[in-house]
Amino acid sequence: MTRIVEPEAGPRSKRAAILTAAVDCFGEAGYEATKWSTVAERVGIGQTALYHYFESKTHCLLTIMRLELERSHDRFVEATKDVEDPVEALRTAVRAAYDVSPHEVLQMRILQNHMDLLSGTRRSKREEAERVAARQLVQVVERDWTNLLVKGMSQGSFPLRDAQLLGSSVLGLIVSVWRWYRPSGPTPLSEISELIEGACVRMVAS
Amino acid sequence: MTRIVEPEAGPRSKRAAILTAAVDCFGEAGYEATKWSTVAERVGIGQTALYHYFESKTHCLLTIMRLELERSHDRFVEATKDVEDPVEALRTAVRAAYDVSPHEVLQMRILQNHMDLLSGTRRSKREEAERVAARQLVQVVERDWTNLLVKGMSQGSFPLRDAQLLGSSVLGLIVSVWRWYRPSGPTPLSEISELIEGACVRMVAS
DNA sequence: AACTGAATTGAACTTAACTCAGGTTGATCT
DNA sequence: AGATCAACCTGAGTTAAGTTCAATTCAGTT
Repeated sequence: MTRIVEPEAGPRSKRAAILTAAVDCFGEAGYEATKWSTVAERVGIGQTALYHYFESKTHCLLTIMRLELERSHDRFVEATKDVEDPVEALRTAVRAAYDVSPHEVLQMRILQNHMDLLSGTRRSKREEAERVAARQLVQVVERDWTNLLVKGMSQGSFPLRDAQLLGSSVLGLIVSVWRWYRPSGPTPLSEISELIEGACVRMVAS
Repeated sequence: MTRIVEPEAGPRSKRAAILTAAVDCFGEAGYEATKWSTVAERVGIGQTALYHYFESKTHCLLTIMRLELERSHDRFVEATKDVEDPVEALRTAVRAAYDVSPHEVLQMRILQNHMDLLSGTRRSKREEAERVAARQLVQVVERDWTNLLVKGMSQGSFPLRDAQLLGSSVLGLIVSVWRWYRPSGPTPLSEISELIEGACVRMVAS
């Protein structure tokens, strides 16, 4: 469990700007469809300057994914920390999952579209470090949801079922939205949130 | 709605062999991680021979995705065609979705991992044709599930809800499995199938 | 045997990610 | 203020993988 230390930002570091630009590009055009040099342009630097901050295009992608996973986990913990009733906790967690900015929507999309990157090991050190960290965070987030279910089951609020499998399924249901949802689309996120919230409760509690 | 005509197989065509090899490679190592030339090797031809059958690596990928979508649709129709009761139809459809061979598991994985390809338009003719066909098939499959829900709702078997959104969600739940499921893993597909079947019924019918 | 179109190939081309050796900037210290 | 040094940046060149192309082989047909 080696933690990744965020490189402390020198005063003229463009790391944050690169991440922001990359999220916009990768999220809208897709990772493969966007040229690494385009990200550089958007930030206002030469393409080779990118390598001062990231070892590779993939390293940047993995970093975005890890950051998004950290965010998801933190948000889950923050939202559910003092909700006692399991059903309410579940509802709160679902609502929190959809309480996101447009930029975060892009990050979720990127994360979902490239989960498969977390399977195979990477060649370079820093890439592999990010990959492993992200992989672990996936498990952490899965455990967040599974624990919620376990608690509810042991309290008798939820019928007893395979909490592991059901947890993954609930999570899968929730994040599946990010594959098709577009802020510009016909369905507002609030409506989606409500429907999924109900669906999750029925899935788990009835 | 231009249908794609499957190129009729000349007696010594290697198209099928290429598709099989590509599914194995893309499914196990990942699309980007596998070199196009590796597929050629596995089939036993030079890399340039691939271009006699597919315009590009992406064209091959899109073809795999379209074929898998056609299969999913056909299987859904076949499985549910003479099941009257909506709840039974739903159960049957879910079971059919998980009644797949290991090779089909790979195809589903590939499909799910590259859905984002279907968003942006492609440069070349044949690629774009496959993309549009696949895109349409996604909608067809979504309609399959949505129609099932609509029927159940109008018959009073399911409570009235946004069938469109609920249909996408059910489908999203079902296919989310292919992102993590491995035949070699600890959980047998039968167990997954049963849990998801129950979850879908509760989601929709209660 | 000549013909035809499908199937195949080696060599060359293209593109985008990446490397490298060196140059610039600006925060900090004396 | 001037020196220093690490952070930051760049242009030129390399590499790897996908792709193109002109030429060739092969199998079946007339």
